Amino acid sequence: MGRTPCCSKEGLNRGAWSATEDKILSDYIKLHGEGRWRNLPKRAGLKRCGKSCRLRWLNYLRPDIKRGNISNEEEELIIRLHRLLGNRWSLIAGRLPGRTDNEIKNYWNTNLGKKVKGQSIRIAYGKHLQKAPDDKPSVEAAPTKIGSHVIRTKALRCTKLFIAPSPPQPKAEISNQDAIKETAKLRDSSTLEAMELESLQAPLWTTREDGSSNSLMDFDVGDLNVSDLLNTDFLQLYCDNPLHDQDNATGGDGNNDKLSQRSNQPIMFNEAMLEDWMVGDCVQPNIASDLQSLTSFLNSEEDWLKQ
DNA sequence: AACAGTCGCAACCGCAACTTC
DNA sequence: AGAAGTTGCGGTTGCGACTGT
Repeated sequence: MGRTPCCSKEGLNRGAWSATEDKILSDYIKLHGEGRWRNLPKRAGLKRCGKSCRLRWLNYLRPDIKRGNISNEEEELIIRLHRLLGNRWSLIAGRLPGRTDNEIKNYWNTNLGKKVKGQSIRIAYGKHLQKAPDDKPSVEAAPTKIGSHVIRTKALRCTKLFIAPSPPQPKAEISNQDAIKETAKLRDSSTLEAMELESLQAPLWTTREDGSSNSLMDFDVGDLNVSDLLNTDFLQLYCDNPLHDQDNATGGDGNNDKLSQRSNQPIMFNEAMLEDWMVGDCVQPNIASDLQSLTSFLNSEEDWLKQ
């Protein structure tokens, strides 16, 4: 027995939404809140599929949607996020307050895609060419991949975080207490209060007798308020970073499968990444709504990737 | 003015992840 | 554990607006 479709298509409206339908939908959601999309149309008295209602609300009716043209700053951010994340529009949109994934996707497909593609070709062909070759499919295959660090992942839930397999450098060494304080900054205050402090008393760095380092800290991050800093997708980003996973260095698709297979695997950070996040300016509350912070964060990430 | 081609955006579709039972 | 139901995502399509001839 297959699953039932999300809605019966018989007798339902399709296509553009009328002002009346918009009003009914937003009134209903204001009253009852989002969610339960499947039953929403019936309850609200709309002849629409639940999916269609959800889409209309998320992409158009939500009160926090930002209208108007995409600014240069936003555009630059989209390009850089796309370089890091690929076509993960919802994640990219998550860093651009008020913008929807659909809007960014459309904007990319109609504007930025061509622009970035053109730039990539010029870079790939270097100074020897006075102009980029015609924009033909045969051209785009290999050259446009040069310099790309796109990590293809699926959003997964992050439940464990392991920090740093590499030994601490004397210069960069952080005391346990400092590390604890810094780690605490990664959590919002409310979560911090609820945190079991004992778990933070454990040594941050553990060193074997032969001098090699062991995993340093293993704590549940289920309650980590990642949206205030970096969300788990960024953790996954590193999890799938080609520099840390030679499998991925060969490129190509199939990373989704790999990620699925290791969805319960701990995510490995190295010291530099942790330090960047701890010490850098990017570690501050509400980063998601602060384009400048995000830009500076991306700068540091790109530098790190180039190393 | 009429037509064809192009562009941009909203909406749809299929799939997979996630949740519930 | 697994089937059924729900939600969210990304690719694609349809259509109106715009532009050039």
